[in-house]
Amino acid sequence: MTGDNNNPNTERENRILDAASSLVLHYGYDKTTVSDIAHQARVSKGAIYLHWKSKDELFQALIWREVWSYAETWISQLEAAPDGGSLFSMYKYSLAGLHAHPFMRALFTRDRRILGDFLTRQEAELIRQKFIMGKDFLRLMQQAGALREDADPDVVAYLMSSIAYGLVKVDEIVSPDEAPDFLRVIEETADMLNRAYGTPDEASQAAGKQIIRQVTEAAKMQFTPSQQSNHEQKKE
Amino acid sequence: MTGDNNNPNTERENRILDAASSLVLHYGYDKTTVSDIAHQARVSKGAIYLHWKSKDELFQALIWREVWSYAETWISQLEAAPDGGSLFSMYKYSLAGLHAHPFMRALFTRDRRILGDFLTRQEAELIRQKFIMGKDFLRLMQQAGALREDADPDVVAYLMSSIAYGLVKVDEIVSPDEAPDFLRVIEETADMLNRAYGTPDEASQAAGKQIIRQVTEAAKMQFTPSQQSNHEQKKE
DNA sequence: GTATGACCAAAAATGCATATCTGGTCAAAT
DNA sequence: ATTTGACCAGATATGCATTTTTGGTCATAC
Repeated sequence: MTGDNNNPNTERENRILDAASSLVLHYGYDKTTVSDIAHQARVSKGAIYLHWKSKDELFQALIWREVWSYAETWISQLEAAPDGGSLFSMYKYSLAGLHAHPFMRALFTRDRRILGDFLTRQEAELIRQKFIMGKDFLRLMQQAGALREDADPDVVAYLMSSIAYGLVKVDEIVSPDEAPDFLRVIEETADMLNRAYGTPDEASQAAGKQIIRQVTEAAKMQFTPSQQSNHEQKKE
Repeated sequence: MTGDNNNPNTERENRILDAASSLVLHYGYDKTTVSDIAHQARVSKGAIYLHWKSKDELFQALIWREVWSYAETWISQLEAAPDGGSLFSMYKYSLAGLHAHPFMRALFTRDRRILGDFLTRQEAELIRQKFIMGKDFLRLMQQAGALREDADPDVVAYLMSSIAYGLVKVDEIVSPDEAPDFLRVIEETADMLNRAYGTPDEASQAAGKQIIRQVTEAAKMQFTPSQQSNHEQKKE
């Protein structure tokens, strides 16, 4: 989880981010002070400002780290899974990953209790982008033959965004002993989507995997560490 | 909308509820004062307390009225529609109705801006109940042969709750020019669910309509006007 | 070259006295 | 028998002075 290929942070940075993560998940962004983080990470407050310009940028860095750790689990699960190339296994594993990743979950559902003020700034942007990416993704998938030809990619993308959002949210509302097992529901949902919109043949499976890798690479380009805020470029 | 069969309110009560409805939708429960309502309904404040014990009970009555008006449109649409007995047309028309009914929408999505403090009291109860009702309903449907035998009614109910919730919520987040037409998505969703879980034959269509009527009657029994808060029983 | 924590200004929380608002009542008017 | 609106107590909002907290800095120590 820490020290993956795509984690550009030093060990100490990661310790600080670990502290920030656990505190923010517990107390929320607003109630988590920089001193708290420093204390829990066993560094001085000054040290934190050696790594990031502000609390905001520290949090930004935390978000990227978590997103990456989440994305990497997702990709590696897809690569390993027998149905990894089918259109909606992508969906299945991303949701299953969300289920096990409290921080991503808070991001995904725009949990105000955790993201606090920070949210109001980025607000709907996260979901919006996710939806837009979903549309592009599904269009690619359709070109590659992994999405049924008669399906409207925009509608399917919208539907997928909604289902994912709804599943996570409703799971928070309905008590566990009333609701069926969440992972089973996800599995069932992915199956259903696959039957409705997927193309089952070998070729599309391969095409699917191809696209997923492609999209991941593109995303990596877009969010290189330069976007991250190690304001002192470490080695000048 | 006012004066339906199942609306047990007098004309003046309805005028007051109309006022309350429009004010609450605009300013939210907390910021809507009883005096405001009285003024807009062209009655005195005292008159309002002739009909309901408290602001809370007035609002409770409003909720029931709106729920009924919504439910009645829903039922009548189902009765009229050619696919009215198919399992997921029920879903389609309920969501389409939601789309056109701001108050129900606020209830359904537990919109804090509108429901204010009132929400914290009933909180998750609304969604929970809806989910439980959904489970029972789908079990009945399955017994009657209108839900595919190999489907797990609990999972399907959960899925439907989630999709409905997600669709409405995500529609609020994604800008209209990016999102596909909402009603088209609903139509598509209902179709998909129908293909995945429905039974297409004539007999199940009839059974479906039968069940829907049955459930509606049961619900009417459960929420008779006595539950409503005309605290002075009008005629003793 | 690194790391620290006392220090600072700005912001947020607290306490409190005063003013306003609001749900609910009831004597009086119709 | 109805309906009203002035009236009330409790809740909420406002203004303001004081205290505490917090993000961020930097002279000093290692």
